[in-house]
Amino acid sequence: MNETHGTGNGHGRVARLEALKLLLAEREYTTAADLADDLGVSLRTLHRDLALLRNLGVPVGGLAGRGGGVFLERGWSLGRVHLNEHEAMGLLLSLAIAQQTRSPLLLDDIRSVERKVAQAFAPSQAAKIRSLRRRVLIGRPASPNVVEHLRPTHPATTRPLLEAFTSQRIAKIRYTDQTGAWSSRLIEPHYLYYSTPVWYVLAWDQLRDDVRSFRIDRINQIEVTASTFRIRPPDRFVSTVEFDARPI
Amino acid sequence: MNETHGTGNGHGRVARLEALKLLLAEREYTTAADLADDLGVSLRTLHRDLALLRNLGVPVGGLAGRGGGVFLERGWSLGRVHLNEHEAMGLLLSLAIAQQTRSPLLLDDIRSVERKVAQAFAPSQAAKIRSLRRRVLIGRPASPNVVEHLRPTHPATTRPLLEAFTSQRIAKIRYTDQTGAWSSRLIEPHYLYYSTPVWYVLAWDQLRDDVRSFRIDRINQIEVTASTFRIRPPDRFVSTVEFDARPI
DNA sequence: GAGAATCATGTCAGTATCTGGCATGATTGT
DNA sequence: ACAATCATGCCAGATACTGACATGATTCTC
Repeated sequence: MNETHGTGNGHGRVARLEALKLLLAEREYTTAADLADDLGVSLRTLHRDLALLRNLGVPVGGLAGRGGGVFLERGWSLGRVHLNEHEAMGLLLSLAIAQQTRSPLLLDDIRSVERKVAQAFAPSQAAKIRSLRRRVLIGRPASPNVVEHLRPTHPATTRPLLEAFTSQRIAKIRYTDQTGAWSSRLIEPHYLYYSTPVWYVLAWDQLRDDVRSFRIDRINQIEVTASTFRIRPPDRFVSTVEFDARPI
Repeated sequence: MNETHGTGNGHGRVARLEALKLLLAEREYTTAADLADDLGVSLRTLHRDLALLRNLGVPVGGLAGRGGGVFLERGWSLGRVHLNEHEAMGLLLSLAIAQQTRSPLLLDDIRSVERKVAQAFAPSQAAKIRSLRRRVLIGRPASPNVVEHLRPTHPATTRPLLEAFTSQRIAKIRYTDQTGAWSSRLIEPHYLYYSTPVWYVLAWDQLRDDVRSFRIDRINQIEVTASTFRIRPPDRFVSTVEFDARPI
């Protein structure tokens, strides 16, 4: 029903409430209508959510009347900040991308930030994050030519793809190549390669029994199978992209 | 923080999850069966709740086998990462840049990461960070033409400029325009504008008594004065850059 | 190694709960 | 007086939550 609206993770009411807390904390001041819009729910539902938060003890204040709004009573702060796997990856990825722009101002000591952030993860998560990091490569920005012919991607394909990637599952895809011809593939998604703003998946094509790379915006259909795959040696994959690509 | 009512507060999954968090926090160690019993739900539901918490980023650990159990991982929060002002800004900036690439995959929930990270700063610093954030705008990547004529910048100029920007000090600069002619200016650096990989400063030019924008790599010399300035209304500044620029 | 304890995940049908739309009241600034 | 806003009630339909049962995986004990 609602669009994907980057506002917060996943689905379900719980996640939405979490997002709502963050929105309230972030903005000094908003109106209920704004919040409802940001969260992609009706005004009625938003008010219900506010009521629920109050019920849980979050001091949400409201002022009626013109110029009114909703806000957090001051002196309230969120406790610890927790990131899930995807968020953690997104964070590290952002840092890597920013670093790649080699901006002079503000970003020159991103390396140290990166290290600090990476160390902030709990040992148990760290292992998983580390292994995923190695499998995400970033390269140079894509050429204008490539960017121009970029197609929009849909969560309906990206989400399963990510799922297959992170949990090392074999995926069955339908892919359209440059010429417009399409084919069915059975792939092991080993690496993700990012060339702003284009994502590729470097995979082992089981039918062709060889390494193949796919632009994810050209993947039409995807189905994640139940069977998993083992990581193969990286060389073959990495050598298919520009040599200066580096893991995040 | 919360808990206006006891842990066992009535209805709804949200309340139960809150209770579950508390239970996990207060017990060093428990089994899923125990928790399910305490919360009055089936074991299956309890596991679903745990999965949900993990999805939200709460580091719930589990150990299978005899003597195993579930528990909260310690020491995971980003709140323990200590960043200085510049690093903090760099971090937020990185997220903003990444978000601006509008890439799908991994980055689609960058928004929520941004909010969480912004929240991770201590309340005392939060205010300052927030106000700085509003004064950094990011736009589209610069055209190849602009990038080509980019000059290297030196810490000798960027550092004082940042200093003037963050502490709202008036700066005296020598600036070289497109034609190669240079001039002296007395500026109030109100906004920074980033068009990858080029930085601009949007300032009030005191000698011309008007808004002017300066490409940072064209600033030859800079001297930070002792006098500070008051923030002026944003409209004039923001309207000098592309309309879709947004604060980080 | 066999067996038991425990975490983790899949499936399914019934139902509790959530959602959007609409209506109403209350409060406040212009 | 009017418009903006918060706050709540009600209702029908859609959603997702729940428990029961089954299975797999891991780890400890004997």
